[in-house]
Amino acid sequence: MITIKDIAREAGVSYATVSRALNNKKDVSEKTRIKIHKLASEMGYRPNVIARSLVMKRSNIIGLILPDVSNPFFADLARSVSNAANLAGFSTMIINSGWDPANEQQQMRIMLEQRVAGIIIKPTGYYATGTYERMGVPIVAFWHPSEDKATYIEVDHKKGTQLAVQNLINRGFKRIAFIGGTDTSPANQLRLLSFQKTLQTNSIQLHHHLISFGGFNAESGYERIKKLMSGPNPPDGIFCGNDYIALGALQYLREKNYRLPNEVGLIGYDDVFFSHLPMISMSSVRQPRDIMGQRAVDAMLEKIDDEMPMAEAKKIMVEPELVIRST
Amino acid sequence: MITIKDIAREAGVSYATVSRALNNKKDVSEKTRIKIHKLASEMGYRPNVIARSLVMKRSNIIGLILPDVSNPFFADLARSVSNAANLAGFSTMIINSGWDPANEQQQMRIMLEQRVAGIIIKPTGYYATGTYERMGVPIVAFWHPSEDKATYIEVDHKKGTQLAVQNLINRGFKRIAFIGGTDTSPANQLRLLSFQKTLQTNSIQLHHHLISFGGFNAESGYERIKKLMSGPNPPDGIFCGNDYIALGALQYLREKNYRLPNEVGLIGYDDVFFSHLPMISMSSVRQPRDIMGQRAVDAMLEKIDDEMPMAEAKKIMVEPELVIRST
DNA sequence: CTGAAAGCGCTAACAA
DNA sequence: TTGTTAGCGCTTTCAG
Repeated sequence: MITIKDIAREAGVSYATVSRALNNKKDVSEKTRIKIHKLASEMGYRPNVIARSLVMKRSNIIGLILPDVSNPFFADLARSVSNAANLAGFSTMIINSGWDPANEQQQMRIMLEQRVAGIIIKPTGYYATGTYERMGVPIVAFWHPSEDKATYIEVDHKKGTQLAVQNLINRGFKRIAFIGGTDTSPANQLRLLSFQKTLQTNSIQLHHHLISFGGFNAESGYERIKKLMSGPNPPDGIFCGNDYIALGALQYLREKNYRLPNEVGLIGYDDVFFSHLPMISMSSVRQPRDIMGQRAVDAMLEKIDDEMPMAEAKKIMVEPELVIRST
Repeated sequence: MITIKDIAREAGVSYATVSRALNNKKDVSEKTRIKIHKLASEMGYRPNVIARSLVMKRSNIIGLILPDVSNPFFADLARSVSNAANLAGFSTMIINSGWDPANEQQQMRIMLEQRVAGIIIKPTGYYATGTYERMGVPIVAFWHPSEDKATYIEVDHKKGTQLAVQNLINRGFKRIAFIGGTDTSPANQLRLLSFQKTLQTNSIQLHHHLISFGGFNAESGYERIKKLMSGPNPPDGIFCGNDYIALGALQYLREKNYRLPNEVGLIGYDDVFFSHLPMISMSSVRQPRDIMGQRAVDAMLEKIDDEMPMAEAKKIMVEPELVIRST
């Protein structure tokens, strides 16, 4: 591997000059700058970013911690963060927490050892106030897990829910169900609130038996919709906590030959990959992963350049979008 | 940030001793070893892997270059590689090439600058012989793009195709179609060969009009199956180049109310995420991403430990598996 | 078993 | 504008 010293020797200058020339500092003559650059590329020089990082006390790697990159939602997020970071001259180190808070902490420690420039994280658990600050690196998180000082990227779930429920109401549905996710999920609670409010605003009666919580998966959606549809006073409009739940519901409705989207209205949440497959073609509230990733990187870059990156906690709101498809 | 020098001062030993103790070298007394470890954790010491990497002339990061991590197939691969690497004490740097060979080269250069311990790559283009060797780091690739000296993880597509086609034959189908992917894809060519051979072995007639190439996507599958089914002498068994093609075919067959799996037999390839969704439930030849990722990391670790990592090119064969589902 | 010291490749004062 | 020099935090000879 060839180093700046090799170039210096070849060019007959000191290696500090080479460093300056290569980094396009102002205090080098245009002549030597050109010469060094030419020489460097001729000799096939590749800077050693490790050495640079050691001096700078920071690498140009942004750490990204996600519960599971193979999950379609996070896969999209990973791509978007990774591409945005690359564009800004940063690399990304992606680690799966496996939905395990303990493992997540461990992974953060590993990233700290790598002296990452910052950490972008989708937290799996709640953190005690001050956890992020103690890390000593800029942190940007998706969703709001605590009162801790960090910058958060949030999706306006109130708005998203309102869009979906209003759409169901506009289409003429009267008995609208809320097939939610886990009851401990803050996002889920937010959506329920907005659900209730939207019904109220439209003077639509709220039926308590049509509200349920459960797993964020297809099986749970299937079972819950089955129970509702075969019970008394079944719903005609259905709002689900995510697309997996909606998928399970859709499966049941198709098995029983309900006619969608007219007889029954169904809307999922997230708009993940499979929702727009031709065979599924499901309406959903889209969480725009591309924008979320971009915003997270932007916020991170700002913090990195900042003198006091830990000082301020910002909340960045991203707007969801209702996507109506044939089902 | 606290360093080994801080610990050394606190412990009243030289910092070389601290380094030895922390790395559990044999030439430290058990007593000081314990003491240093205790002190280190008390003081909240986190090693600076950058400094270590600079001395070692290599980081503990394994680079992973994939066309697109948001593609379900590669998302699975990314997770499996990343987890396997973590278990071995390595971190992963994942970069998308975006299916662009030029960008891919650029990304490799960036990884070289990071002095990654090795690069695991799904190549997008063909490389001139020697490209990999010239990189100067261990390389493990998925699929075989050239005659270059590198270790390759390959899936036995001959076997996979044979499993699928034999299954269609055993189920009694006689006019079997090959709805392949791009005709330039080596894997696709391999599958066609095996397709022909399996028919021959079973004395099943090969119909040339039932063989086609095209895009690896649902639209292409839909169009091609439509043409075949509405033309003369339509197929009854269908083998597709990947699951997207099969999904398009499935959509057409369902629209036209063909009864699967008895009237028409359909088998896809890859067994990606959506194939086992309840609403799709499609048979497919599974490329085991978990095993592939694990094998890639194993091979990489072996090379990293090796003295002459570039010396030998190994081919590691992974067995695909036929997964039969309700469609 | 431990300490002293060199050096990994680079950046950034400080001098010249 | 350029050269000299001091580190960044760590591993690893080489002495002791």
